[in-house]
Amino acid sequence: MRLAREHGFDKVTVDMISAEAGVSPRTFFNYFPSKEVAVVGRTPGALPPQLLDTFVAGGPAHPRTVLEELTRAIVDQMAADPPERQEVHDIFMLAHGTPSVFAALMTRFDGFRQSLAAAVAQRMGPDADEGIPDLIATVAMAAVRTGMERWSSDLTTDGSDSPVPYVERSVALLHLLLAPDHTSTRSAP
Amino acid sequence: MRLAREHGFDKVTVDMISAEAGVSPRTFFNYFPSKEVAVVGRTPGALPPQLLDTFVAGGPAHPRTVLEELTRAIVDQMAADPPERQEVHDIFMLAHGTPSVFAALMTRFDGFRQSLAAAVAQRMGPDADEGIPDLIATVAMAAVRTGMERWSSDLTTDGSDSPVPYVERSVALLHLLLAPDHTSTRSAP
DNA sequence: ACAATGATTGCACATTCTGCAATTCTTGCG
DNA sequence: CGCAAGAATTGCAGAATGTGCAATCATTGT
Repeated sequence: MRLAREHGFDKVTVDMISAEAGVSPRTFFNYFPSKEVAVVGRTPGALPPQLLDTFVAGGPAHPRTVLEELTRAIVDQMAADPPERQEVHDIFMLAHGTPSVFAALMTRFDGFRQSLAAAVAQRMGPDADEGIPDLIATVAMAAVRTGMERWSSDLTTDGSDSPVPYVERSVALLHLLLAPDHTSTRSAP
Repeated sequence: MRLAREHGFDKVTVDMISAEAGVSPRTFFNYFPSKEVAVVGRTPGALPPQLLDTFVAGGPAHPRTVLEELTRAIVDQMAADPPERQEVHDIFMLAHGTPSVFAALMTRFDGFRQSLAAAVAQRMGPDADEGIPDLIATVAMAAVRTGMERWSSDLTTDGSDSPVPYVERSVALLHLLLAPDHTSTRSAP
């Protein structure tokens, strides 16, 4: 990350990285299949199994309930193990400027999404409408992603540096999106 | 695509492809930055400008309305210029089995998403809650993606080969996701 | 001490991708 | 037709990625 900030991602070679790390280039490839994965690999790739189990144990419920509890699980985990704003910001910056990094990040996010979809499918059982678990997981990830993007690019360093309020706001907006009409175009934060 | 189906994507080299196409390898790279992009590049990357203009002209409205009209625009375009099921199926298959292709496809989708987000932002004006256009575009893409995935992997070749009903169903499920409670766990298709 | 296990490394090699300059192809016009 | 201007194609050189394999080095338990 440091080298990428200093020289630009695609000016950094694996030789440089491994030299700084004090290992051989070959060893680098033993741990990471590419520079891109090395950079985005620290972002969480799934919820902890224990949390997933608890979520699954909730059993079948209305899709809206499942979505709500899923997003709550994500937010809880986020609060328990808060990411560092600077690191997330750097990763997004890098991704927005470097297509290959962006691709790696999207792949990483989708791995997360797939693990969520599997948990939802397991919770709702085989009687759920096909495609519903995928949709719930995808929508939840949409909220997480937009929330994280806003958080990482928000300059106001006002005390708490947690992404939780941002993600929660995305979830709230999500409900507004499909909630019954209110004739208003705006809403309070 | 044919070579990838026959030999597996990562067994196919640019030399093979350019030989079959009757051009030099160098020419291949004049048109595509990579094999991956060559494969996923035929998927639509944005709505036609004319359709976007019409959508933007709708002016500010309740977020739910904007989402509905956005998904309708997407579905309309899909009906007007229907993708070939076999081609989409092949691309998804390839993507699910080859990480680099998957990454390229996600990147492609996100380009689409960004163009949607820009249109939504333009339509809703600067008074919209920040993050709302992004969220709407991301949620719309979630519906499109899950619908397309189900369509491409659906074996029932019953007459009409359009993905439209599948995407529409995803949109309908989307509403169910956040609609007022109904005490039921299932719903009719 | 020493054997066994795992981590690290060097080396060879195929492949991807990029500049740059040369060449070939196309097209419009006198 | 002939030919000049512009565009497309190509070859070449080279940097960098990524993988398989075998050798070496380090660690740990006995």
